[in-house]
Amino acid sequence: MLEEKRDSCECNVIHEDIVSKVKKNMPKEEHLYDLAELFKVFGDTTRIKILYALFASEMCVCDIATLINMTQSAVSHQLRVLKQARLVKYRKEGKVVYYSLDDDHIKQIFDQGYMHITE
Amino acid sequence: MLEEKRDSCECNVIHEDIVSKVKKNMPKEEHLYDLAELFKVFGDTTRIKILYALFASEMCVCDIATLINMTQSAVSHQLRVLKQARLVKYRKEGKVVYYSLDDDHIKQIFDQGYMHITE
DNA sequence: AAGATATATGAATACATATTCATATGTTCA
DNA sequence: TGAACATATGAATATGTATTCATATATCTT
Repeated sequence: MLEEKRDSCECNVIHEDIVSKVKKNMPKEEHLYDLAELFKVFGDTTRIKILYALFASEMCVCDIATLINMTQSAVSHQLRVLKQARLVKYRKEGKVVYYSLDDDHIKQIFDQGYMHITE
Repeated sequence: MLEEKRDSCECNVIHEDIVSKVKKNMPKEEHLYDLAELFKVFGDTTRIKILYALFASEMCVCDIATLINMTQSAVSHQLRVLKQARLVKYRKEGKVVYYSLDDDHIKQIFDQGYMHITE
């Protein structure tokens, strides 16, 4: 069984006790994947800007595009990503679509991240 | 001046008052960029796994590679990314390099993110 | 119904990046 | 000094993705 581990990491296990102990406390593979997917959504300047804009106020696509100086199309594509990640919701009023935040954790996540980059 | 805005967003400003008010409260462009860069680091399953492993214990490269079942090379590349983002630090003991967390915010950011994906 | 407007979306392009492979570096030990 | 081992790293490849462009959809107005 050590051999197969060697195949995957190409080195010897130095501390087998630690590895097996840490392994028990790791979250499910599926959750780790989902978490990475969530942060991937935050990992784009355009989407960060959109979310910060929505912290302040509900806005329509056109407002957002103007605010962050991007094309309507680019913003619309990114809003779709945010929507799929359940981070924003929308309501339609005639031909205008208003987007707003749909999650309470975002602000706290951003605040923590902000502390890291500014400290 | 409205014309140039039309050029960039390809639509009319619906609510100019809101846009200008929100604009005032937006963080600096530079900070938004840095924040996106930080979350980009979190937006990868391999790096998420490494960081979760380090929540539990300081580990050497080989331990980490074994634990998450990746090659030593792949792990080493990703540790460099984490190091550049000031998220991990290391100490050398002979030829073995031990990595550990170098930031207090990560755990809280992950906890918040975890709440989002599991709720 | 026709034109104007707000938004959405598919396809193409350009760019970023994760992993692999080969190899380099640095350290220990005999 | 030389072999063995832990880690780092450059280059290549493969894959993902953000923006643009053209166009579709939906709604309002006249």
